[in-house]
Amino acid sequence: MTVVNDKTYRERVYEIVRRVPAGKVMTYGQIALILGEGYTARTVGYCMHAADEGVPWQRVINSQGKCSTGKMTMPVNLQQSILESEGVVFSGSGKCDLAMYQWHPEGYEPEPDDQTKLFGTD
DNA sequence: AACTTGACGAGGG
DNA sequence: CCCCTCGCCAAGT
Repeated sequence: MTVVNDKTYRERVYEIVRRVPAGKVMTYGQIALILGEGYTARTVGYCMHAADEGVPWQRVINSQGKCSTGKMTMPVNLQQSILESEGVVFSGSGKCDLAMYQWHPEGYEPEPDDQTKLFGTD
């Protein structure tokens, strides 16, 4: 099964991230599972650090419900601040309740049999 | 072409 | 809760 990639590896990640509404978040691993094949949480994170404008990178956090941007290009507290301004509430240890804020995109399922069912034919 | 570097995640201590 | 180890895979050197 050969999947023809019009978009780059990274853009597939961005397509999903762009759909995350304000006040909601997704995790790196969640996105990796959705894309399946060749994608891991690690590579999703790698794609995010180079996200273009228009990609709400701040809405992607780790599976513990915390921001992981520290020491790279963006301070953790800044990412958290942005999310808080979007309505996400963090507890004292900088953690948010994923059960409450994690967004589950509709139409996307882990390892789909037929990729044409994802968004219909674009 | 080989080696290193991560915005990760699960598991164990 | 904090720390470490290992597996994962694209990108940059």
